[in-house]
Amino acid sequence: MKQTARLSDSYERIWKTVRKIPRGKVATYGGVARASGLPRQARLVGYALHNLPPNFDIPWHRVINSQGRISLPKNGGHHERQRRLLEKEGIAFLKDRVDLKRYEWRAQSSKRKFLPKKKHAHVLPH
DNA sequence: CTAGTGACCCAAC
DNA sequence: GGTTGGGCCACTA
Repeated sequence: MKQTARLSDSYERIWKTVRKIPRGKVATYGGVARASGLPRQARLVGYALHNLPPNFDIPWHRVINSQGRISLPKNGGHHERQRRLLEKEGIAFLKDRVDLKRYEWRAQSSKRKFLPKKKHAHVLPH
């Protein structure tokens, strides 16, 4: 059964990383991207989670944005569901936001592969 | 091929 | 605190 079976290698890397996020912790989209060897591709992480296969066993709710907020729109019910799942794991919300300093999970420094592009930014002082 | 969109991010106002 | 604009990449029409 191959049905649209060309889920990219990137998706699998991302899902694999998300499964490592421990209970009671959260990770940002960008953080998951980095931990997956895909720096600067936070958007892809959101895409990968949005397109999860049905009945997929993965702690998707532990991924939030860099502001410490839930990225799902509030008008679908998913937003509240994610929040409830997190609170059930002991994560506290303060005004729709969690304290990343306290709850953010960091992957054990996987040597960052490569940094694509980035154009030129000579912000360096001299 | 181009243009628009998206569970994103960051620096600058 | 808030908004704007650029950058990213995969996907769709």
